[in-house]
Amino acid sequence: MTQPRPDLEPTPGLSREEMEGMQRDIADAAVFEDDFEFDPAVLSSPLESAASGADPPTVVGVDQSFLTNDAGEQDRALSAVVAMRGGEVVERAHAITSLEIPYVPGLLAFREGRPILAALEELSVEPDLLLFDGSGRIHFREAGIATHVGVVRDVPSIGVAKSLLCGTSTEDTENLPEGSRVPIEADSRVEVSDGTLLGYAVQTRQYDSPNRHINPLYVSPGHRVGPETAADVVLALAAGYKLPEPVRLADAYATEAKPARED
DNA sequence: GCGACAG
DNA sequence: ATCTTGTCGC
Repeated sequence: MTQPRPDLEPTPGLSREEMEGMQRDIADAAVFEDDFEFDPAVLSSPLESAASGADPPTVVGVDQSFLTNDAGEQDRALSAVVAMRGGEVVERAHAITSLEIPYVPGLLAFREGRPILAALEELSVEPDLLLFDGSGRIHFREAGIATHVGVVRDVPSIGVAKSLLCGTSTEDTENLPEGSRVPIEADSRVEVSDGTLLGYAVQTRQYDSPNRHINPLYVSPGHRVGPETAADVVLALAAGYKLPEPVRLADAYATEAKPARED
């Protein structure tokens, strides 16, 4: 049985070696297969579930925006979380923390993890599933931000990235039909056997036109969710837009919650 | 040395 | 991520 790992919280002030070492511990503690109570099928048809009596899970979308100081430099991160149940927003919260390190591919959790954990603390509802804007297992050390936060809080989580950090797709992902998925496997850049299934390129939306197309999302397990279920959930939560609804709304709230500038 | 690199 | 005009297509 897994449990929260506050000892693995992304702490500021660590050396690169220490951060990478902590990520290997995160990967060891992570569960890349289904391990949750709720019924994922309920996500696609909230109305039917209400009729059948099954209570829909609380899914929380997480996204960040950044604030600049008077000198015009990014000095704070704002994390916004939007909780949904049965297709409805039930609560929103946000938190702002200072930025300690610059953006470095592979170390995103150490830059944005603190405001995310703080925003989740502000939430009064208990999340059954967390959806992040970034990778989960699709990461050099299999410890993307979705995996990191999921393990620290021991909450099932999924990573939803708009571009691929590492790994290779099994086949071409250009102009995939809506609703389809293509496996993303580990390559030499990932610290795991080549060919390991890390996640899926998922096409939540696509144009009909022959001369224009939409790129897929790169979905991977964060914690306690397998790759197939992760893709199923993202497709079920996409409501006419590329991003699954909880993340799309968190994205909008991250901008909306920015304090007005003082002039 | 060169290339690759979530947000 | 963020800064930003126009432009293509439904």
